[in-house]
Amino acid sequence: MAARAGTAGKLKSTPAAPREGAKPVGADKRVAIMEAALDLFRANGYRHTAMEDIAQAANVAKGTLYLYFKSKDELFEALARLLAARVQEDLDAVAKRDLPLQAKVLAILDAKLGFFYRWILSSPHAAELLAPKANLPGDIFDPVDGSFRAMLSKALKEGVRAGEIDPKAAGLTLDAALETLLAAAYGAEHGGGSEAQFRERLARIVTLTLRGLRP
Amino acid sequence: MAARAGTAGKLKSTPAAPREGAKPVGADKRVAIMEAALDLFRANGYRHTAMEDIAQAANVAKGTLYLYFKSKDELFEALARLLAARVQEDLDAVAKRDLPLQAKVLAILDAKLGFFYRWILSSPHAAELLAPKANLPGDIFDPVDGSFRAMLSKALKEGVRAGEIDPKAAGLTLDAALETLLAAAYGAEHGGGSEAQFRERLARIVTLTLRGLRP
Amino acid sequence: MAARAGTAGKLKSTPAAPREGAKPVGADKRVAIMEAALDLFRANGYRHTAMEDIAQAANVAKGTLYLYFKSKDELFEALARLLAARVQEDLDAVAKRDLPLQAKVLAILDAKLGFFYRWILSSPHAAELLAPKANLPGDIFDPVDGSFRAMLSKALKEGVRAGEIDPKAAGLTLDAALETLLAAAYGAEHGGGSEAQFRERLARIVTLTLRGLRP
Amino acid sequence: MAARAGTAGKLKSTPAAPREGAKPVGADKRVAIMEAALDLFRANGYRHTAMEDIAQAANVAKGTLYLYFKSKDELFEALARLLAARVQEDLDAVAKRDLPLQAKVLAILDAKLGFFYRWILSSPHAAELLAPKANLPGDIFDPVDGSFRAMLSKALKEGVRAGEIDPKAAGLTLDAALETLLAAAYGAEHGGGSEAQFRERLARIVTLTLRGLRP
DNA sequence: TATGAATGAGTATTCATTCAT
DNA sequence: GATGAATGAATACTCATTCAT
Repeated sequence: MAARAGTAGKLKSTPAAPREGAKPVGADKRVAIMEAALDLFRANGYRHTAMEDIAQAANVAKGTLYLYFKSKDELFEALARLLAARVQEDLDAVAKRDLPLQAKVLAILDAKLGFFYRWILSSPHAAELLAPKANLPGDIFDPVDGSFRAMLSKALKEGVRAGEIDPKAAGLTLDAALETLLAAAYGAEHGGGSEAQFRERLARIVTLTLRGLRP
Repeated sequence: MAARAGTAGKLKSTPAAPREGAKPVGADKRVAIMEAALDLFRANGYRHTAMEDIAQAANVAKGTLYLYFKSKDELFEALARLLAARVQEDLDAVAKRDLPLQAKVLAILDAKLGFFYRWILSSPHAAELLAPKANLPGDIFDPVDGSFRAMLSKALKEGVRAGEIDPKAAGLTLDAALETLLAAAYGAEHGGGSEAQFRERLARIVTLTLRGLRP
Repeated sequence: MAARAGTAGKLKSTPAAPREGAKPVGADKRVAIMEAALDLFRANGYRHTAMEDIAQAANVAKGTLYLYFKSKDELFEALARLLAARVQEDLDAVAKRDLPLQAKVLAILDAKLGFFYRWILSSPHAAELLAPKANLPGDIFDPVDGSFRAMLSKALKEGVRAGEIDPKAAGLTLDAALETLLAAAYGAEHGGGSEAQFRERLARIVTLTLRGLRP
Repeated sequence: MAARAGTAGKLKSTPAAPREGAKPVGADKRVAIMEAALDLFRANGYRHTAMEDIAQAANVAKGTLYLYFKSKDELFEALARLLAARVQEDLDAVAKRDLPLQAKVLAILDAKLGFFYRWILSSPHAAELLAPKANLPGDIFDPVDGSFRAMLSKALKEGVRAGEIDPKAAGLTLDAALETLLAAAYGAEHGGGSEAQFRERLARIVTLTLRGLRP
């Protein structure tokens, strides 16, 4: 259901390299740095990852990092931007597929939460990695959040129209139902475990919640 | 339903202070330090709160902190231990009350999650505060988690016996239903807002999930 | 003629230490740091003097420097402030003495220029030391400059009144004569050499210039 | 009186470029670099001017700078050498002119000091620009200083011979008078202001000093 | 010649912790 | 117990210089 579970371990597929076409070397290095950074951030947390460490892991000199990223914060931001882009891609892919209500909702939620889970939340330093996120410019995640919510809303509306669910039966407006579903789904992040366990958890939450919304 | 909303601002009610009886000054100082620390951690986050700041807020010298707590981490751990104790108290209080299924489940969840929300999660630095938590010794929250789960399990079992819910109808074992309910409830933490909004969110999640478990 | 040529090598005589009376240790350390800093600044220039070097020379840890001075710049500023205070002291001393015109003018100029020469200008890095000076808050040197000029002006006026000099004979107003004398005196800084040579140069400039102002 | 005020803005008039005749491009580039460097040094100071900045201003790549100058210091030295050459030219021009004592002395001093004032001293970063100068090999300014002193000495001697001045009357040997005049003249640099103000100051110093040397 | 990507030594500053008083 | 002066390890960032192309 996750569009690109198979490529989850690599960043290269998104060629966000500078001066595209001229020197693939630069692109490779930029990617290498980002990969090293993501690995180390996940392994050691943000503050405990020294630029020096990232440089070594990426096999470049410390100063080279600053050729590609103005600062440690900007490196982190670039990472966030990449992840956001990937989530958006997955959401777009889901939008094109014709799925029954529950599968659609699950796919949407998995596109967003699953991706984060894979990259960030499964790290023991997830919390620290999300802390700087709070300071990131809103334009990184806001658009993704927007389409995410829009898709979810659309799916629920279709479910109502098809008579599959009826928020009023549970005393909720459609918006309230959306927010509740969303919040509950976020809870799937908790509990740790493998990605499969996460997805199982998410699926069950969706199942129960949609059942709770039945007419 | 919130057992002790009125005392939420004080830590003193838990007389876990050492050397009790000899020098109340010491106990007071320990408490003063913890209160100052909790305030500052919530306000500024863990790393951005310097020991110097805590000392000043508690009106003691920096060195004094180390008379009561071996390190900054240990101070944080003591805080966590205190919060855990408070959650346990609330859970015990809920256990004694006779409530219908949904109210009981909600009370149990609120005792645990609500407390954290009040103290930690409502802080803009929640993420950072939970990061060190990951490193805390398991014996702090494990017992609380244990009785928490036990109570929830018991409530659900009674619900099954009373015919109010039937996990099998949703294709789940009782344990799976418990985990799912729990995970979904955790999701209430997300979304920010006031404590009232948090509780509203939690209530809705419980409502939907229990509805989803109906026979 | 130089009020305190004998104490030129020590800063201690100005007890600008903090928390005076409580712990002379702190005062000593502050002075030790300033002495070390002045020595190193003179020897190696501002930028090439690392805080680490100053700390070692003062026999304290690097962090200790920051207990007494907020930053390298502030340390430099404190030094400047001290020097300015010392010049002011010397000027005040000269003001109390009753001297013939030429001696008076020379004493005034020596109080200001001589002091700088001793401390700063005789360093091979004089220029670099004066560069940051440009960024210092005006309130450090402005008052000193003010009384310096005022004293010089007063001395010249008395000379005019006594018929010893007559700026008009050289086609100058008294103010123009003052500025010219002052500028010429500054020239004594150039040429290097010992302090004695500097003073000899200054004396000759004063002699010639005052002769040039004779009626 | 300023020999070449009109050409003050350009360095090209001194064809000291290497590889002359083969590739004027090279010469042009060398000149372009020096012009860019002088501009930036004056505007931002020595240390705050990055080689990268110079390269950009000169429209060449950073590495190209090192084809023409071994190091940043050597670039600065080349600049100094050029300025020294220009002063020498001006001095030579003055030597050929037949002028009365005071005008001659002023012209000589202006040739040297005025030139520096125009290029260096009038910069807010003068102090910093003169700091590296201290480390410059003596052969750059020593010859200029030599002929400068020689010319001044010759002028004074003629003044003595003509009965216009008499150092002995002021208790000085001719050499001492020379040194004193020279030092006083240097003082004209201080006080900032426009070039006109500088020249006014210099003229007054010369006037007063020569008056002081009258029989 | 010319380029510009890559290098890495150099440095100010913070803050948890210690310990003499 | 209480203090707070002293410590020093840890770390992001700059920029002159090199060198493969």
